[in-house]
Amino acid sequence: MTIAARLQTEITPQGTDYDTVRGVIELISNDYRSQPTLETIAAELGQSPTQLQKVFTRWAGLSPKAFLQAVTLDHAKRLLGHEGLPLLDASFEVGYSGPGRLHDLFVTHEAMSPGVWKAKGEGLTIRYGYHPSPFGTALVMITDRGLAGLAFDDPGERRDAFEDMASRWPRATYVEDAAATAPYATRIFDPARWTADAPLNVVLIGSDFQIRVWQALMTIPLAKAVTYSDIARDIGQPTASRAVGAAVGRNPISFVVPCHRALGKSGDLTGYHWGLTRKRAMLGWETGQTAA
DNA sequence: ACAGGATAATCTA
DNA sequence: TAGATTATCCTGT
Repeated sequence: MTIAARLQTEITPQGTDYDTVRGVIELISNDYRSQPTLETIAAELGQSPTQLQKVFTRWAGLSPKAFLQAVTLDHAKRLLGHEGLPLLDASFEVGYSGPGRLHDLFVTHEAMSPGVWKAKGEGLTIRYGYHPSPFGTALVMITDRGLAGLAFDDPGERRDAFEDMASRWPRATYVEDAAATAPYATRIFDPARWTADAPLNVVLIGSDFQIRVWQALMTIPLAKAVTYSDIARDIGQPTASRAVGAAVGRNPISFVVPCHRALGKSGDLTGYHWGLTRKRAMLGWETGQTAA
């Protein structure tokens, strides 16, 4: 099956594939010590091993076995590429404006003026919509300059995704407009559409420090990872790795600004705003994209 | 307080 | 005395 056809299947409103994947990740994260076999996992989820096989190849282009490996600590360390780490490309510009061509997703980005951030979005109109994605229901937020927010909605979660996002720019005006945001969702989650001739424009709204961190994140290639301290060093504040962690966690454009590619020095995933499980899923999914 | 981490101090076999 | 646990400090919201 081609990538495009696969995406066509998984972007169905049901989104059951991700539910299954999430279940598997949670299971193996909880008792990774006991090295559960595929049969055990399938049984616990009330599915047959063949069914799991199907879901994984459809979702990530990986066999269940390959996927399980992709989600281990071991693999996370490998993503860091301790031998000859390409490190962050020095080409990203520090400061505001200046779109640059970036990796994999072909994103151009600009930073909104600091005033907008300080005014908490005053005078800004943000249109939003909910769309199915490989990682559950995605909440997409756009301004007239481009993509400004991407969040994930988990029905049973502590905090509603919209509320979470809207609290970042509380004085902006919000208008539901799924027709306007739908093309963004399609573009973002379909690797077949990741082409240079149709770049995705994103708008970063945050503090100066945050924007430098987010720009650094965007230079990490697909299926690679760097540590928080790598980023700190790269933006010229080598002792601020903890502040970097906080800034990474405040990234408003999940997935597109690949905050899931920031790991602890030991390879630990350490945290993710939209749930560690989702971070694992993204890294596993990306591994599948490169394998294909 | 923190989604981190380097370094120093202190403990342990 | 090496090697493994704590203590402390740093940084921006």
